[in-house]
Amino acid sequence: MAAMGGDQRQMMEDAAEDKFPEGLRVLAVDDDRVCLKVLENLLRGCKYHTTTVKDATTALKILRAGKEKFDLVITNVRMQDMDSLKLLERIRLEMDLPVIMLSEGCEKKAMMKGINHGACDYLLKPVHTNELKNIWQHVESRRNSEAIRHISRDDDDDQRSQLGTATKNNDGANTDESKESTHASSTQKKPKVAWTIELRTKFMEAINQIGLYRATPKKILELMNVDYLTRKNVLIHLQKYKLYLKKVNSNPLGDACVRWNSFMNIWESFMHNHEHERWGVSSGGSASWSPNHYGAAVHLGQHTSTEGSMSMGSLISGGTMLGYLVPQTPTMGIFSGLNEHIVPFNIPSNPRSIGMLNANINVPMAAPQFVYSDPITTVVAGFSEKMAPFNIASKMGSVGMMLNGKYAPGTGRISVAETEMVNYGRTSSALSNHQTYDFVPLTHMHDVGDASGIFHVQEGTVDQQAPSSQLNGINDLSSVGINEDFIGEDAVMDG
DNA sequence: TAAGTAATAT
DNA sequence: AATATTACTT
Repeated sequence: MAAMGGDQRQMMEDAAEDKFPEGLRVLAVDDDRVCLKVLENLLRGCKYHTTTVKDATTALKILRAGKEKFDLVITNVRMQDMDSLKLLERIRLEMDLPVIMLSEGCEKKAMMKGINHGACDYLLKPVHTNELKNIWQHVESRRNSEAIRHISRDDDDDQRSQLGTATKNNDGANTDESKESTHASSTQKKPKVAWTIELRTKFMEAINQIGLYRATPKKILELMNVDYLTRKNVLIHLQKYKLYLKKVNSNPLGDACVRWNSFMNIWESFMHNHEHERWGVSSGGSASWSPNHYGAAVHLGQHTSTEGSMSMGSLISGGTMLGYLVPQTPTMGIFSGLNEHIVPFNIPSNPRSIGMLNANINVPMAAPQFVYSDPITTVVAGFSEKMAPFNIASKMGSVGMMLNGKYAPGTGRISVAETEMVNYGRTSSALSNHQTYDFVPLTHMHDVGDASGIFHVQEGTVDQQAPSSQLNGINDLSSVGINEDFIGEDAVMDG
């Protein structure tokens, strides 16, 4: 076949009309029985291998099952069970099939939509045989461009065989063959990796172990031990993570803030120590809770000298957590996209209560007493994080924060299920001897019994050089700890 | 060969 | 919006 004389070409053109695309495997979808039947007959008339389905859902099921292979899908636009656009979208996302849309009348808008959503052709009812005779072109042209893609791809990575990708991955050399003869099309595209919280956590833990500046994709991958991940997947994520770090590092806004860390899907609270011009982070939120307490509730430890110091994350001066179950105010800041609700608050001096934050959009919560719920929203450097600055007055013990509106009185414990109260009643414990070498240790709070964690950096262990230089100095947040101002003495905590 | 990066594509 | 790819560079 490959060697076809030039003079034959003319002949072939003539013949092609009714000869070549025989056996093209077409899946026809229409919930109108009659139309479907007509379509089927026409397709059969073209000698296509035709399968009919009367709704989009089953169509999708069949395609997903992959038991039968198809070259092309023809679907009616309007259907009961599923918008054909949905179907189109799913097919585009999951498989690699040309889709032809079908409608009656000339609904231009629908047509445009279909085309814009990636339909490769749009036919009007009634369909004529000669239109169907040409549809194989879509299949063919797609194959060609795919072949080109294959050739130009540097398949260097260890693309381990993934679900259903058999044909595609292994046969870089096979393109010619598959193009011309077998048509052994694989319907499944390699799925995108979804970075679930579990994956992110593993990723962070790996980095945590290796150290950010020694962490390379390969090592991370090994530690993560997730079979379907490739080095490239990790590389991409690492890239994103580093970009994220860049953006996260500065908070010009206030003494402290809470914000949604969209990278990790957790809340973080930040505080600033004016004396030293440094920032600390803690992370938390109900979104993630792993065995080593990554993402435990938000808390930073208390400052040693309360005078003029900043701290947040712990309760309230008198040891009494007030009931914050106060009137609902819709005025809290609601932030973009996710479930961000942020209550920025000022804390007056000697407060008995502080503020809280509600991470669940479904459970609107009251602004706490000392909150002014001026919905300050400040966009941070393009990322989806927004911050709510709040000022912490001097002479206060610490700041309390609750999530989800519940806390466990007297226990001081964080119950992940329902309570995200922070450090009830007691103060800090130490996260001892963490070199502030990496970002991660700082965000990695340990829940030590009843107390909250605190960033404790032993004197002399701060290594600000290496990391900042690597991240172009943008990583100050991570390389700088809360220093000796924050004790982390175990003595302070009681168990 | 692995890794970092920025721009761009899907 | 989140990942992937690409095209360079180190």
